[in-house]
Amino acid sequence: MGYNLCIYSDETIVLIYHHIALNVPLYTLFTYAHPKALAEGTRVAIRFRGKRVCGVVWQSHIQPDIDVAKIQPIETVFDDGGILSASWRQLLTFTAHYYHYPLGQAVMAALPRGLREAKAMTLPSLPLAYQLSAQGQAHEPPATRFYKQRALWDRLSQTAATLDELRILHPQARQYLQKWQQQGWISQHTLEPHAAPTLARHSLNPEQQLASNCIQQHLNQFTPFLLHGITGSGKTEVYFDVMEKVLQQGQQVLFLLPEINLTPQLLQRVQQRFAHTTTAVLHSQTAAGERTQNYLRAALNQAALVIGTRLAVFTPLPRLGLIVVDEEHDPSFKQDSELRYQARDLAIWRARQAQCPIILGSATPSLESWHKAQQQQYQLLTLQQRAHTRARLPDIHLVDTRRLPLDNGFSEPIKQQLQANFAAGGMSMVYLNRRGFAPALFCSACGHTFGCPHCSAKMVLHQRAAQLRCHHCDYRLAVPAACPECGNQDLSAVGHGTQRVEETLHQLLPQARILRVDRDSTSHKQDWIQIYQQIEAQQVDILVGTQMLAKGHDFGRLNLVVVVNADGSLYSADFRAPERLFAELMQVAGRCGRAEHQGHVWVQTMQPENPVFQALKTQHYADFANHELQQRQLMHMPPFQHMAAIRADARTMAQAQQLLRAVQQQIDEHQQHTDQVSIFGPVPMLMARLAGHERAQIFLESHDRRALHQALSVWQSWLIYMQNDQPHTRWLIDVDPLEM
DNA sequence: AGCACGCCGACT
DNA sequence: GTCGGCGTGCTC
Repeated sequence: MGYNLCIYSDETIVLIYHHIALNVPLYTLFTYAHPKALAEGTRVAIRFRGKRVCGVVWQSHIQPDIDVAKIQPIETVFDDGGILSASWRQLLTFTAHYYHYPLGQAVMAALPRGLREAKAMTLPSLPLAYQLSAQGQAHEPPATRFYKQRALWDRLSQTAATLDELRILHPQARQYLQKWQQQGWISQHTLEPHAAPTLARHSLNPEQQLASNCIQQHLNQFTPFLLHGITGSGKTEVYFDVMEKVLQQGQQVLFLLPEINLTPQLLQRVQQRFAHTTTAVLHSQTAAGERTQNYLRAALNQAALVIGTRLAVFTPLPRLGLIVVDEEHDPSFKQDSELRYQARDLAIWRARQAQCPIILGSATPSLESWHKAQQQQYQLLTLQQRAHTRARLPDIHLVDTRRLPLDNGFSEPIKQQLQANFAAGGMSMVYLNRRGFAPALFCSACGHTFGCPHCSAKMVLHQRAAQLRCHHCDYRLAVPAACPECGNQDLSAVGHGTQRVEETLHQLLPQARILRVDRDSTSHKQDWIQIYQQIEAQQVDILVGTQMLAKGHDFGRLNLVVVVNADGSLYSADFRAPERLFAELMQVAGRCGRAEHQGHVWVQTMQPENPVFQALKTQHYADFANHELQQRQLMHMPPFQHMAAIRADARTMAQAQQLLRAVQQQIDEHQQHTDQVSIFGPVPMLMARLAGHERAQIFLESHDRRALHQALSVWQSWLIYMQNDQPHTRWLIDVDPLEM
């Protein structure tokens, strides 16, 4: 089109050049031309390498720094109503810089699929609310024997309701609405996005009220709060109370939580409490189309409340007034591939940008957050009472398995506890963090064990499927009949997985109804609904399971928790292992004694004297955290030092380490190294081999974030440069890594 | 990342 | 003679 204009007009068209962010793994933006200046944040379609792709205008009126002849025109301009606002773009610019990731790829990672494609978006319309008209009010309701229709009618006669709400009452709500609308019995209007929440208000106890008041004094200013509340202390009620105020002000709330599919209960509670607030749910399981719609509704201020997992932190929120990060210590807030961001940290950044309060809530805060609270950078709020006034903390018993013989993984006192609780009609949970039957298979003659050919990990025995499986790369192998080393046919299963424990329990308590919950038994959301139904209907005596059981669930009458083998990770070289173990055990312990039943927790360990277990016994988080922080300080570890990992993977460990060494050598030769940054490595990763790749890493550590980032930039440019010499070695930068 | 170009080995 | 292996280089 620009071309034609040039021919028919004497005036030369002045082309405006734009920097466009594209989904390309390059640390650069691309220049495209357009006759008019385009607003920054506009989505466009351009031709890249002959293909039509989507890009986002990052800057207009730029001075091209390449041959102008190479610059192509922008093909299509999409009008999305300016949803990718200046503040959203600042967030992404920051994210890409901080995590040393290509801006274009960061931008695309932050967009839902529908906005990543080179096509126009249909903007969502405001949801409609329906109500009985005056004419309808005067009319006879449907006969009571059509009870579902009647329920619809009654609902419509009370207040306005959305189609979604009505569908719960009657699956064919739409049909009846149409019918009644034709009769003139129904009126409709667009729903205001911030209708006041009215449902299910709880009264807060004094402690909760104090916390809520304290936060409410800081609305409309950047104030980070660490809400430290023991399990069952009702942190959620504090969030809700503040959220309600913020929503009433006409502002938006961002509510982040880990692994949403695992906590349907919380989601349900939010939706019940804020039934009249337009809500958008965003997580990786949301269908692509719905996710795009929800994203847009948030961006257009049609949704007042956004609930989601880490990816929701990138949702554009023009009227952001509060951020809540529930279970802020949870490692799932850190994305561990591609753009390796920590959603909790980005949430803090966003709160500062939006000048609004942020609440980080947890029973076992991350040491990073706890440290900041100690340093007065975050305001600490504490909930020490359980919300159910009669509920008490469970008592914790440690069983020293160095002295007691184990029968199929269970010591005598534990067996007695389980039997007694079953006899008394209680519900028990047996927790262990290993799925499958046994974590290893072992030849009793020569000692051969079966490792995964692609990973540095043992294959896990899955008895029922008669397979050995690698839990890291999912490689599967039929259980061999004999040892490949010596031909011996006597292969024995070592250790205990959930399946084996389930079997043992069946033998121990043949009458008990046992339900196993792990990734193998519970792959879909539907499964959880069934699990809850079974528990509610009192059809379960013993739950057996992994991590999945630990998070956020409320299994009412559960009063005995058994942790079979808690030590596993204590031998790990990962300096965060104790922190994680403590959080995990506190969380599991918190599952019981939530209602009026006294809970009992029994933990089998070979190191009862370990500080993790000693702190668990008193359930005093602060003691543990302060002790652990001292250790971290002594060892110059986060949060006292900032850390980044640079990883390389190749076919051999030597190649992987070679790239890192080569870069380090260049940096030394060019005297680009500073004393402010210390370097460790290269060393193999703890999981050195994964899915056929050998992985090495080098750590950069510094007291000074800026120095660390400068060093990372230097490393990054050398890595790009040195990559040419080793095309089969890939590298990545992980800022604030969790994986070792 | 993808995708083209390009230079050497085994094939109808 | 060609088909195709993947090493190298570039993307506005």
